[in-house]
Amino acid sequence: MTGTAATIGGVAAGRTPYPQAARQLLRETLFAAARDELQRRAWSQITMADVASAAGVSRQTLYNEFGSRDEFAQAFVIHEGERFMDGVDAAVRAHFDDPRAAVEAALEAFLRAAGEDPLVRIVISDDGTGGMLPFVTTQGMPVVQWATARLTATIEEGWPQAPPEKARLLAEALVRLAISHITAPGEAPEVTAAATSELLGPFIDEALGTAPR
Amino acid sequence: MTGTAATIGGVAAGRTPYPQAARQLLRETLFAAARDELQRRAWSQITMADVASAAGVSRQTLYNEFGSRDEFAQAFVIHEGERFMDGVDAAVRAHFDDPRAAVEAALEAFLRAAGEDPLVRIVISDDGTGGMLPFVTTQGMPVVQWATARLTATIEEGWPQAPPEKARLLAEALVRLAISHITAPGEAPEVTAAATSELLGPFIDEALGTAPR
DNA sequence: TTCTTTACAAGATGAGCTACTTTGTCAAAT
DNA sequence: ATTTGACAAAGTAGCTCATCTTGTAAAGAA
Repeated sequence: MTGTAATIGGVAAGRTPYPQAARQLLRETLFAAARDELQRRAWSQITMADVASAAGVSRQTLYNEFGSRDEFAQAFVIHEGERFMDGVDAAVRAHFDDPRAAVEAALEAFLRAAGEDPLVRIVISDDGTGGMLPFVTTQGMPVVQWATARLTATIEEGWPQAPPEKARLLAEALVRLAISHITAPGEAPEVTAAATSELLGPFIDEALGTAPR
Repeated sequence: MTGTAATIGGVAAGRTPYPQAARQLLRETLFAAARDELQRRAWSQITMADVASAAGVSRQTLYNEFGSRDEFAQAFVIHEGERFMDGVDAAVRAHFDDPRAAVEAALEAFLRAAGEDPLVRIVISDDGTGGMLPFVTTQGMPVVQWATARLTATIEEGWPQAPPEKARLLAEALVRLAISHITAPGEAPEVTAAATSELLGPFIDEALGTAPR
């Protein structure tokens, strides 16, 4: 995201320039197409041509936007992550007055939503080569870094007095624990969320301050 | 582990009865054989017959001890974990007077040892079906639970006044974070360990008490 | 422009087949 | 308790050929 541009090529601020908007629309369409296809077959069974045609776009356009199959898969995983991060964001914002409750609500929302999502289940249970699981585990750093950055931003927005480094620390730990609990679930979401909130509570109090903004 | 038995079938306490000892020896030998084989081929290329013969044992004996190939792999992963948990234990014990330092040293020891271990590297980089990676990630609960139990025991030994539930909470989080940082490494071990220690520090102070035993 | 179409080489994958191997379980022998 | 030999069922390996897919490039259309 390039933030809110002032003026680009004479375009008024606030309105998204056409090229960006078109590109965004293209990506969204391609992701939606891939999502549809994944309801039926596994990722290894879906070709780039399938995705392109399901999106009503030529295969070449797909390759122009994403350099390779893996790159698309990586971007797709992160895009799906957006869906969940929206829920996480909302949960945090609903508790800007109580950081411990914010963490608990956010984690529970994520674990519940992701745990029930059919697409996530497919990705998690798909262990074979060619699946998308590696992008969440062994090659999961892009996802971790992206999710950490987004969560850090939300935390800093709600608790601007918090030291940035501590916000990042908390965010990354939450992201890694969330991924861990999705790939290898132990207790029910609410139990895990409550326990994690209790664990991180003392740090949260110290870093975000017991007093709200 | 059955702890220290009092008297079993007339055998004096303290001495391990032969059957247990033999069984233990058998398992160790089989694990060592598997470890040797894994230096050369991937797990999917190694047959149960390979393991058995490398251990100088019949294939049937292997099947008598471990019901199936997957069961053996699972047990093997945990057995390898023992090696690292020994180091973790030692690191914790060296800092019974300073719980924060204990956590930092333990995590750093683990990340360093596991990160440099050739066997771990193989397991992590092996994404194909038939590998051992699932036993650490998607089917990793047995490992998580075992490691959590062991670490919990060590913590309770060093800080007996700590509430058992809090010790368990801390242990499981450390285990999950450790696995996460092994499968998807971010910073160097010492950085990760220091950051995690800072994150969990406040909880540690509260749960294990600032005052040593 | 930007997207589509068409074409292409290199590599991967699938079908179809056979032969062999491996897994997991027996009962008998040591 | 361990080994041996045997077994069915399932899986894999090798093989061939045809087809498909990936990734890239250039030419054409909106």
